[in-house]
Amino acid sequence: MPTEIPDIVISRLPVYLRALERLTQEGQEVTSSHELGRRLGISSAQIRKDLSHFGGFGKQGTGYKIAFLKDQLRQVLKVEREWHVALVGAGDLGSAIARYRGFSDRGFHITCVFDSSPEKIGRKLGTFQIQPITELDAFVKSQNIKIAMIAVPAEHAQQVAEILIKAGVKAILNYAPINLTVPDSVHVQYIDPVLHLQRMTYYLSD
Amino acid sequence: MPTEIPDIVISRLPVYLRALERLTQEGQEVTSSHELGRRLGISSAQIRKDLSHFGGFGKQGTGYKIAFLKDQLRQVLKVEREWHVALVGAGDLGSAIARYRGFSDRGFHITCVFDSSPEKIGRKLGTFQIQPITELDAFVKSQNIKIAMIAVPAEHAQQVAEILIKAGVKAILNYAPINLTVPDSVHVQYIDPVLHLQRMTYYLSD
DNA sequence: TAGATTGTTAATCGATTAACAATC
DNA sequence: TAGATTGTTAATCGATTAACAATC
Repeated sequence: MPTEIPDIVISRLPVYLRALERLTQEGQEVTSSHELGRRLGISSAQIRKDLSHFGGFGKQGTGYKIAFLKDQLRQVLKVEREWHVALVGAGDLGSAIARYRGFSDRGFHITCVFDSSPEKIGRKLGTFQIQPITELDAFVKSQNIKIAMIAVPAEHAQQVAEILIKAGVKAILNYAPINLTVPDSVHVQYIDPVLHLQRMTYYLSD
Repeated sequence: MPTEIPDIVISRLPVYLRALERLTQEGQEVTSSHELGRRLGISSAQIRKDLSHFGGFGKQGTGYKIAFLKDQLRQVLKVEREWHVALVGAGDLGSAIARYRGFSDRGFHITCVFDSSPEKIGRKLGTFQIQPITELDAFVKSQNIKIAMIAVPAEHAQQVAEILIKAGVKAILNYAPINLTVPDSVHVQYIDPVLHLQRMTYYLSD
């Protein structure tokens, strides 16, 4: 890969992958950029262009073999492997995240949970004991964990992020409703459902 | 407002609003496009340009009065009012959503919960009884509900969306990991945390 | 072969940034 | 007044789309 791939291209690949998994479930084995585009509300040209950054995965006249394309995308995204994830925050939100099946079903395993509140330490959350946040650094380093989720109140999120980064975490999924300041070498994604709702109310008539 | 505002501009306004609320909490009363930009990792020019679509909210030399700007953004986004929201799906995910405080704290009140599974009907979820999905149409229409969240398995999400749309819902927050096909008059936003994780693993070194 | 669809180039479109006059 | 920052215009940048030769 000679040139840098635009971030916006990378961000669409998981969407393609998800659609391909769906097509497999529906029993389909081959698809085309047109079909995929129709399903996703994206132009077929864009899909072909995005995929072409990584190689020629299709065949003229017939389209893409779904199983092959899924494999390729998984390798590009590095999700053909299993990942260990640290979770910080064991309140309502953190507990819900820890219980959620969707993560490990798709290769992301929450393998430790941290909280700062003394009454939560030692309690079980799923199959794991809640650990004090003071143990985070040592544990995350020893397990070489690179991905973490933050589910603490907004006012503590930045501080937690800094602890995680010091411990070697390079990717953070932040559920706290606040923007984090991190070095360029660290990636952050945000989940704030209220923000999504606020993006739609603008369009609702009074 | 003479011309159509780009969707991407609208999508940033809630981010600005959230940052402004944070600044208020920190006791600040005035800010500038530079300060806001630094916090959000966005250029100051972009912030000024975005805001200028809706009017001149600032003062040369001094910047923006935070309280005033928040008010204006809330009105633009139509989040100065309270919204009623329908929730479909009372499984693990739906229950977590129903319990989550963050929605009503910020003006979005879940006022009804629907599920199709007979053993869940009638059970309490928070302060509400779970209703059969067959009642959805009548209830949503009678309450004039315009916003809904979908927290059902992927294979039922499209069907649920269609029921919601028939009942008059115009904005859907979809937690099911699948793309929905909807008319142009209906807005959809997606939340799939795994997708966010997959957007970051690409950048992690092996 | 005829029909379909890819991968890619060039053209278009739209968004971001730079720059600065206006002005508090 | 001098310094700061807005709102806006023009320039730049980058992403999307259209089109088509290649080819299955």
